[in-house]
Amino acid sequence: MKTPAPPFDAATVRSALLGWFAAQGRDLPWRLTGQDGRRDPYRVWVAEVLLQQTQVVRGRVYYERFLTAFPTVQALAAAPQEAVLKAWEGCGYYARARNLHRAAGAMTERGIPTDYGGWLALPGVGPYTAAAVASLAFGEAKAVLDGNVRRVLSRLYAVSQPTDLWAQQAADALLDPDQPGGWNEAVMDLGATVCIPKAPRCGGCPISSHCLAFATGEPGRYPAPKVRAAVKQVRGVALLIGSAGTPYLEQRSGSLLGGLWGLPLEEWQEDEAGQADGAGWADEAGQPDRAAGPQGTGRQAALARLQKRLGVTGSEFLGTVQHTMTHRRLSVAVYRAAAAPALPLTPVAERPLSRLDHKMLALAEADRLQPLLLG
DNA sequence: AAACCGGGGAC
DNA sequence: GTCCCAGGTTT
Repeated sequence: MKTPAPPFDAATVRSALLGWFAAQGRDLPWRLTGQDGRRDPYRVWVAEVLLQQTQVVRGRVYYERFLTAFPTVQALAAAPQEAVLKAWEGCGYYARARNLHRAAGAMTERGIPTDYGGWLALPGVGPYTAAAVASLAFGEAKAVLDGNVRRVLSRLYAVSQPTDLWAQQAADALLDPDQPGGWNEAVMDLGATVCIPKAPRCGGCPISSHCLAFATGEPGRYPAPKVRAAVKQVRGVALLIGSAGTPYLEQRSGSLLGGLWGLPLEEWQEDEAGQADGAGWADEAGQPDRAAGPQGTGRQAALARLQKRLGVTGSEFLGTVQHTMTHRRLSVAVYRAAAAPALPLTPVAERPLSRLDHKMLALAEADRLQPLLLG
């Protein structure tokens, strides 16, 4: 899949796309330039990390929130990680926030990098983000390769399954070295608003006359869809102790929602049902079995593990929460237990929580309000 | 190279 | 339901 000789004149394509961008480009908050005509690298960096796998329309709200909380790299570095995660709450891929915080610490010690290689060395900064900051804030001639650019190039050259190497070489070859920042933004804007994944709007495309996929008559067939891993079904039990506004919370660790807080949660497997040898089951004798059968017993076992770990007894079933996280589908049964003196209760507003935990708390809130609604 | 990591928009 | 999003890190 060698990059074919361009079926077009690069200068003509650049001129057409940059002209379109000047007239039709999006007006976005992170494109604001200072009085010197330059952009604040910190603000560019935050925006680029925020927009990793996050659509622009959604990113705007988080951008304002995050910049208000941490206007400078010094402010970000000085904050506790928990405050950074709180500002990121709900945005997903929380390693991004943890890496932003770590990188800010490195920058206050060693200074802000001024070139591609320096940025690439920071945690959470890969080839895309390093190229974006280098070109947009420092004018370095580095071509970005994101989902938009990949799709535009796939169509422009009619390459159905572009590899990373091919796409990067094609992007490098097309980059306008005289205005790399503007060129990078122009290609991404085209991909986001015209050269969109399904039903591309070729009628409004400034370079369709140069596009090999357009010439085939079926540009929407490029690029071929990615093969994705199967979604895993995960089942769990969670316990609400205290109130929905001030529950007992635990801090999660590991790669999944690491650093965030949430209700105590215990997973259970489909195949553990009915195979227990009796250990830990004694407490279950008096429990009403709301979900009879193999699944019910697995769930009850997980609930018993939770109760034992936290030293609470008795529980009331509140309901089940469904939550999808791209690669897995969670189904969590939520129970309420009486407060135990040894367990500290924390206002939800003081901790970063995932959407999953907010859903579980909303369940408890609805349960509390139900008598009022019925009355 | 493939899996993993959130959450939501558009269809 | 599907696919994808201004990707990066880990295995």
